[in-house]
Parts: sequence; structure tokens; C-alpha cells
Amino acid sequence: MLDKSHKHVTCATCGARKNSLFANNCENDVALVDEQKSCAFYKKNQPLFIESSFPRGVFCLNQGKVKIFARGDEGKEQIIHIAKEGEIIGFRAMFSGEPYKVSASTLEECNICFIGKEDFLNMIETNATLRNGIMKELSKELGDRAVFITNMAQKSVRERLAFALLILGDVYDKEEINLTREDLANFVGTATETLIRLLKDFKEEGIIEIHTRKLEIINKDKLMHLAGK
Amino acid sequence: MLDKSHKHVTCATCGARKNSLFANNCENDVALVDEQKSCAFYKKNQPLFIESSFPRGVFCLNQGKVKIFARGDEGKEQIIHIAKEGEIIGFRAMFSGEPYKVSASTLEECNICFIGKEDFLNMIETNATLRNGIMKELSKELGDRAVFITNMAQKSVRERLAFALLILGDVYDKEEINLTREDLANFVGTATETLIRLLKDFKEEGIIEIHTRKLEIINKDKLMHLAGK
DNA sequence: AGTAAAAAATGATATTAATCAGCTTTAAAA
DNA sequence: TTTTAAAGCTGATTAATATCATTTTTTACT
Repeated sequence: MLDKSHKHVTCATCGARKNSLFANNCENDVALVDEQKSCAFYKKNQPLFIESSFPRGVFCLNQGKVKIFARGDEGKEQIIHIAKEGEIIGFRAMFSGEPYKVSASTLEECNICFIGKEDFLNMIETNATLRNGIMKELSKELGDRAVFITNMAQKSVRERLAFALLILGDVYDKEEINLTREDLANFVGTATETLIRLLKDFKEEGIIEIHTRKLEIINKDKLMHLAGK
Repeated sequence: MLDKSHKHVTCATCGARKNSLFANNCENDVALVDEQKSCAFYKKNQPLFIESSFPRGVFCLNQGKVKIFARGDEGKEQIIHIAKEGEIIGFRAMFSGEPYKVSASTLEECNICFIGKEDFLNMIETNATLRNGIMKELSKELGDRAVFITNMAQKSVRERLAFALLILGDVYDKEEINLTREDLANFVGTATETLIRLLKDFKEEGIIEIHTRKLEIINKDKLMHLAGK
């Protein structure tokens, strides 16, 4: 259970920071930003920002998981990414000059800090290490999305589910994967019913175990083989 | 018909540059790079670089069209983007530290200049205007790809074709869209046969005209409506 | 111009996955 | 702890699109 108070998470001692873009060469910057930033506890299913609104800053995920998703024409969510502890969320829109093209919402209880646009851009402008890290991250994600698009276009739902479970296995690390069937379907890009049937297949094939809503990967090799990697 | 010699295209007088990321505040940089860079004429269907190789620099498209694509497990191409005059190609991989995740190949005769990695990264490091332009571009593309993924997951082939034709209408501007059916299918993410049938439908509905292989958009409004925008 | 190869087109069929409707279990709230 | 709502599950049916086989047209080459 998380600490539900709004008390400040100090960057200097933040455990998530060592896995973040602020890990190296940012001590001075985070010390400065530490007083400006705000920290908050988020309940499950609370929005951080929504598509087509304008960004005011970036979010640092200290604890919990956050889904990043776009909505199709009929309002159906397509989950693009699931962010975990240490990730900085929403920095893309800092540079594009456009409104958000995606929305972000908590998947569980989270602790999240917020850094204002001015402060963030200032850091980017003056700290080359941080900036290069950000550029590297933007570039990596761009590459990942080329793969994502290709998978969507060419793989079957079964293959995409295998791929998705592998990604989620990393995101949830030692924990069990904990998403609603609908969210998982919206990540894979399929109907909820289809997803449920495939999960059952995977279970019967000894690939996963289903603990009510939580999923445990039993046979990662088989999953990799299925995903075509 | 293009000039087929390998003669140098001088940045200072390059017509494509004014529509490029090198348009503003780059006179000094391009003057320096002008002597280092190499320029070449490319025939149709020649590769610039291929997936999983390591980048040595970036390509400036002076004239012609270039497809950027990934290959699925069965080798089928998924076209991610079609670049036109003025675009800088392959800069993502300059920053990611990874090999290329996509391939690039000419769709027609092209004039293309090549700037080495060192020179390019130097410019980025020292020219904030250029750097911000690059970051903006990376960010914009990242947003576009979120939309692309969502379209792939949620739209029908018919809707995606409409969407694709709108994009291609911009890319080819006043010219007619000039792609093989297979390339178009690989952009839309469908089978060539399905694409051909849909093109026929669009033609019968008065949305496009088919001049053998070239396509002309007749009713852009209808296309926008179909694409769900 | 004539020929070969590539691209485009068409028809028939198979397959995947979506949709719809109903039912059960789990979680949340009164 | 009972009630209600949400999430999960199942079966039947339909629809969209891929696949396969073949023919026609266009383009490139000698």
C-alpha cells in the first residue's frame, strides 16, 4: 500500500530516479527543480492528461503503472505504452508544439511528481547529458513504434498477444501482470472476447497461469517463439 | 528527368533546403558541411540503408521520393513513411545508439546528399535552432505513429486506404500518386488483391481516377469523411 | 517491334476475428 | 452481509479480409 499523503518526494533520495533519464549528471538540476515541483498521490484510473489538451509540464512516475493511449473514432482506447516506475511521461508534447496526441491514466495507485514546462525545458537547454538522454529516448520509441505498426499490420492476434505478454512481463517485472481484460485487449488491438478466448488457449497450452485477473508467464520461451522473435 | 551526373548540389543554392530542417539559422553549418558531404544520383528502387545495419550518417533528399519501411517476420514490407524532397532521412538512428529499425529505398529517380555522422552530430551539438527542429520533428513523428498504430488496430482496410490516400495526396502534392499496388498495399497494411478491389470501388464511387498505375484524387472531402476525420 | 517479365486484375474459397446475446463470477458499495 | 454493478466468460453467427489460382495488361528489354 502506498503512502497516500501528498508529502513531497525529494529527488535527491528518490528510488525511482536511478532508473530514469534524470539518473546521470542531474543532481544540480533536480535539486533546483525539487522546490518547484509538485507531488501527488493518484488513485486507480485517474487521468494525468488527455488527448488534444495542451501540455503544461511533464510527469515523473515515482510509483505505480500508467497507461498511455489514443482513442479511435468510436472512442475505443488503443494502448500505446505502459509506463512504470522511473519513467518521465508526456515529454514528447513539450517539443512538438502540438497538443497531446495521447492520453495518460493510472492503472493502479501511483505517486507522481509534476515538473512545469519552463523548468523542464530549462534543464533540457542547459544540461547536455539530460538532453541527449531525452533524444535517445525519443529515437528509441520511434523505432519501437515502427515495429509496433508492423506487428499490427502483419501478425495475427495470437502472435500479437504473445508479443504483448512479453512486453508486459518486463513492465511488471517480478509482479504478476495486472490489467483488466479490456485494457489488455486494447493493448493487443483486438476485441475483449477474442482476447479472453486466447488467454484460455495459452493457459491450456501451459504458457501462462491465470489467477483471476492477474496473469503469470510460465513459459517465456514458448511465448517468444509464438511472437516470432 | 533528373540530372544523372554525380555533380555536387551546393547547400547554399539547394531548392529543397528551404523546406527542410536546415532552412533556418544553418547557413554557416551547411557551408562547412558542403565540402564534406557527398551527393549522388539514385536510380529507382535503390536502397539507402537497411534494417539492422549501423548508421554512418544522414541522407538529405534533394529530389525524388523514398520509402521507409520495416520487414515483418515473413519478409513482407510495412511502409511506415514516404519521404519527399527536403526531408532528412535516417537521423533517428543517429541518436538511439541502435542499428536501423527500418530500411529506406528510392521509389523513383532521386538526388540525395549524405552527411557523415560526425559532421551531423557536431551541427546538432552546436546549433540550438537546428537541434530544436530535430527534437520537434522526432516528437511530431512519435505522435503521428500513435495515430498510425490506432488506425491499424481499429479502422477497416477501406478506412485506412482513405487515410493513406490523403497522406499520399500531400506527399505527391500536385503530381499524381505513383506507387505500385504492392507498395500501396504495404503502406495501408493489407493484401495487394484487397487493395486493388478497394481502389476499383473508390474509382466507381468517383473518389479517385486511375491512370494505369498513377492515382488522382478527385473527391478529397469524401476521402476525409471515409477516413473518419 | 517483339518477347519476356513484372504488375495488375478477377474469381472462388477459406479463415480469422468481430459482433451479438446471454450467463457467471468477482468486486464494490450500501 | 446483501445487493448491485462491473468484469469475465461462453456460444452462435456474421462479416471482413487473406489466400490461392488464373488471366490480362503493362512495362522493360533485346
